[in-house]
Amino acid sequence: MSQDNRLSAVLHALLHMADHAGPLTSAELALMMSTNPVVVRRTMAGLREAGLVHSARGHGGGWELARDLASVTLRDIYDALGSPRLIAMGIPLAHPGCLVEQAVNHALGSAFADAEALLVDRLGEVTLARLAEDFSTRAVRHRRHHHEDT
Amino acid sequence: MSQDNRLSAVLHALLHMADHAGPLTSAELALMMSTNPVVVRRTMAGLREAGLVHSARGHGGGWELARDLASVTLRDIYDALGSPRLIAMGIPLAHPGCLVEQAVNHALGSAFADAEALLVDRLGEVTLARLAEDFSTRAVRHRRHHHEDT
DNA sequence: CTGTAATGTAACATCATAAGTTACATGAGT
DNA sequence: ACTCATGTAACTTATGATGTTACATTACAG
Repeated sequence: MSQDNRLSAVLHALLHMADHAGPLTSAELALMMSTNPVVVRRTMAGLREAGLVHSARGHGGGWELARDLASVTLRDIYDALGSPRLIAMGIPLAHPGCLVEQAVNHALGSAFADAEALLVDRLGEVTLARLAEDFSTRAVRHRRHHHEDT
Repeated sequence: MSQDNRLSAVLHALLHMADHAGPLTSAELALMMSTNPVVVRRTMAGLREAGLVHSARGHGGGWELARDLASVTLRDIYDALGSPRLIAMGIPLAHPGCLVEQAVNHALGSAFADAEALLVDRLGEVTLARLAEDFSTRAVRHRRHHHEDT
């Protein structure tokens, strides 16, 4: 299965946007994320439609955050991406009348649903502000270590 | 992302084997699971190596359960399949030095790890015997409804 | 001992989906 | 006008599960 890295990529982009004054272009974000400007636009499109970011064309254009960091959770971003599949395993419905299949799918389905619910709840508990804070902490620690070395 | 249905498919096969006297051939299992005999062998290979099932070649050969239903959990089966990926999203390591990436990957990584742990624990709590019991309950209910109709 | 039924496995084809790429239209500022 | 940017369609590539073909191997029946 090819994994989906969009959520991670978008978060990376958003934090860089938060840490930068003025708009960032798709090309700049693509460099930070080791990807392609078109992929950036395609992925950010959902966030724009959800009102999480704003994009401007032409000279001086690019992407900017449209909402306060504290008001956006990772779940908002996940939903803006179209709520892509989180669980890699599925439960096929080859024989809807087969009682064995029903028993198996019920057991697996509820376990998968619970794990997915846990994950979505977890995403809902984390705001972009919290992530930015964590980033700042790491930056401070990083600078301190750098000073120790010199 | 193409989803992975092996766990569901294998459970389906094992319950049918439990409900059937004598070995079942790959061809018979493939019919029940709407798939291909070679796919059945390929998928069951891990279970054989793990000692969960036994296979015999030649006349009268096929697949049989090698252990008591109560002694096998869904997690044993999941592990025998090679513990395939459960979470569909990944966390790329494009820039290991980027502190933004570290903060994002830490938040997502721990959420994903927790969801995966929950799911694996859930699988470990369910035995094949429990599934077979659930199947029997459904079968009884099914027969009763059928009688009511007639 | 030959024929048949089964697994074991390699090799290749197919399919689905995220990601990468090219091309071009559109809009905004200089 | 020119240039810089997004918006988007269309196509290609990469990856992994699944499907298929082919053939070797093994076990039993006659």
